[in-house]
Amino acid sequence: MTPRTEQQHQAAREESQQRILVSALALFSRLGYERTSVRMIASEAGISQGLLYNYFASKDDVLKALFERSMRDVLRTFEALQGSDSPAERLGRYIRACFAVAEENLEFWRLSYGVRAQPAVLAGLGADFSTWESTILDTLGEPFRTLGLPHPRTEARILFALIDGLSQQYARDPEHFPLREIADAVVARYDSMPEPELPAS
Amino acid sequence: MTPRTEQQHQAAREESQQRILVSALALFSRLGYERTSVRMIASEAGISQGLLYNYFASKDDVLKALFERSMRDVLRTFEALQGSDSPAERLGRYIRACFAVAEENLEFWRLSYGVRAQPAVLAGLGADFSTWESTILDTLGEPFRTLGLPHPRTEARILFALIDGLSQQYARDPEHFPLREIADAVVARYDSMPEPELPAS
Amino acid sequence: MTPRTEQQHQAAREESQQRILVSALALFSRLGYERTSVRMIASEAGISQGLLYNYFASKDDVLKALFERSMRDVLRTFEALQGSDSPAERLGRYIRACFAVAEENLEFWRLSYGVRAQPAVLAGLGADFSTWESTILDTLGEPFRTLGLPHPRTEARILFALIDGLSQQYARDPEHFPLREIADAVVARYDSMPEPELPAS
Amino acid sequence: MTPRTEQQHQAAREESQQRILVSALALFSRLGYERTSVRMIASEAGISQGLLYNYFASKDDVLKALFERSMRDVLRTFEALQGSDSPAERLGRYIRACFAVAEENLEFWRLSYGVRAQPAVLAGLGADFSTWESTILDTLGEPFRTLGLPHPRTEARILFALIDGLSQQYARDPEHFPLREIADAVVARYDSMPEPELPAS
DNA sequence: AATGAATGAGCCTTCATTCAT
DNA sequence: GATGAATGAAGGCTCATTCAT
Repeated sequence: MTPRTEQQHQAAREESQQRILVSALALFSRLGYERTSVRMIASEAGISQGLLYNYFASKDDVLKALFERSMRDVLRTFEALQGSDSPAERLGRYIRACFAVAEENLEFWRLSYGVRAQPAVLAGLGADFSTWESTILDTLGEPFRTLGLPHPRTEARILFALIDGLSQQYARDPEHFPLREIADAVVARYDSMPEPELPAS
Repeated sequence: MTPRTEQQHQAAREESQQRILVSALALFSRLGYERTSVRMIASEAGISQGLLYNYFASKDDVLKALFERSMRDVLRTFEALQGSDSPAERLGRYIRACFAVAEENLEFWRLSYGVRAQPAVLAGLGADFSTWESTILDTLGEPFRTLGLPHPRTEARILFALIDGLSQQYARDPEHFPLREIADAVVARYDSMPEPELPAS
Repeated sequence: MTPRTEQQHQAAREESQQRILVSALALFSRLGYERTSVRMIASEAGISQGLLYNYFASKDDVLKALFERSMRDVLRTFEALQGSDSPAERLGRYIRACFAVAEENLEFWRLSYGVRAQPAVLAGLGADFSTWESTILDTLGEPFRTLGLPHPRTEARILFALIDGLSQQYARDPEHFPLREIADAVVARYDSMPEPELPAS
Repeated sequence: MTPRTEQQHQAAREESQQRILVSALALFSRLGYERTSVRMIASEAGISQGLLYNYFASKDDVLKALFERSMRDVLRTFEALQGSDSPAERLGRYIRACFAVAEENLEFWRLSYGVRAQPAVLAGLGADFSTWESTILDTLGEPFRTLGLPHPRTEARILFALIDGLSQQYARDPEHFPLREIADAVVARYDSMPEPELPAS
């Protein structure tokens, strides 16, 4: 009765949806959300404009889907890193993971830097983004808490800011940014950290 | 039939131009460049839409002017800070200056975060932005070079990223961000820095 | 390999076609022709969008079919009412029939009010609608002609307009419109009509 | 200081706004609200699409303006007709006024027939339309009330329906509809009305 | 210098219709 | 007969920019 099997349909849908997401991410990341038109996305994906709306309710919805997917991926990565080793080791792993994630999701990262600066766009994404950020902040801060540092949240903030700033530099010019070396330097700095004598806020 | 002296004319021009820049900055920073219309800027500045084009060739040109003005201001601030005291003292002064500048130019800072992430927009600003960034990076790195640290450029990069990341956090929620305390913590951290044993990249 | 008999096929066709017409009428009448999408019709009918085009050449064609069906029904109703009794009795029967038809075909009636006002749409229906209206007008006027009233066509026009206007009021708010009483009042008015002394145009 | 006088601006605005309203009315009335595009209106008015939005917030707003203007005009006409003469005379005047108004505002009348049938469009007009209709109904019913007829509201309804139905016939084919004669016939019918023996609902 | 009416390209979105299966 | 993914032409609307005055 179904002239195309459900599987075929599923595959076609999957294919189109992916093409849209990939194209949208590339364009959003390169031109910014606002300067990317739906026409461009469709054209880049090799589909018609109209088809995009079979899969996403709006341009905004595409952005949302992109964020959801990437945020989920990142959280999974961090979850997988948790372990029962020493806090210092965990911290090092987290730091390296941040840089690795930035490297692998370069386009999304770039996009998110652009979006973060626009409260209006952010609001359209739902409340999830800040939740996500908090989760990462908590994860990053956990070793500090476990170590018993006096101001773990501030420590986490500083570390997060450092990684964030470096990732942005990387994102803006990946070719010339020595990501690995910088990562090593950061890890080393926190590694050599004398236990609780850190100057704290 | 010459209703104004040349001086009055000049003053009026200055006045209008300034109003435009102030309004544009406020709006760009709050809504983002793309979501701010020329109509809004003119209305906020209390002038007609058409007049804006007497002073600026385009909306893009307003952005450019804003960047030029702010970048110039920041560079001046840093120039004024140079002195013949110890590198460590200079470093501290620079760090504090960065935070102070972020605090005083909050709106511009916010705007620049949004714009920086968009290569396409950045390109439209002329090559000046990266020059400006390099200059700051150099200034920030000078104490490290003077101190003879093994990798002064990497050190500068890390410090810059740290300050940048923290400034962004501040920019996104100035009310709840303890800017002064964080500044103190950063300065302290670099102050207590044992001379050349820093783990380097 | 012929999974269905020709009869079953035929039945399935009838079934689908009817479902489409029923759904389309309901939606057209509630939302108007233009605000009803083919997708809605198909969804309401429980079929796929594509299938609709197996039965109807276009959305417009659905409207046409609806009109044809309903106009035919109404004409049949009126034909069945003709008889050899007195003109006055026939007139009463016709009047009541008009209201009854409006009541039974409420949805179609509503739709037709919307369409009638749009010459462009009317034209697309073929020339049938005005023919149909003329036929009804003739039927309604026949008792006046038989009675020998001086201006039977004008009389018919007036009666038709009256019924039409009342039907519209009814169609717009069926719950609060006392259709039966109004019908009685109209019939009574024409019943008590002294034979040929009517003030005529 | 104002390079064009306020008067000149006012005149230009007036001119453009009027052109838009005139064109919109003509098109809405001929093609229906939905089938008329903003592009068409602008083109017919000899202006650009964008300009329309300097004067009206939306296509819907144009419709609203059209309705407000016409409804106001009609109410004024009726107000001007009130007088202290006999109820029968007033009734005659009202009836004639209805037809005259329909004749003069033919396009608006056609439009309103189309719109009335679409609750969705009607709703967008605000609650004013039904108020307006009620007002007319009341005005039309007043002579019946003054005369002491048993069911003045039903009488008004019937009269209103009659006029409405006739006006629609006229609106659909003004060339071939003998408006004056029909008006005479209707007035005559109500004139010869024996005081309170009317069959009432 | 200053105004604001006017333009027109482009934006996001909808939808009737087609077509491979 | 039946499906639903895919198309592309509009649709309403916004906005940077121009221009007569």
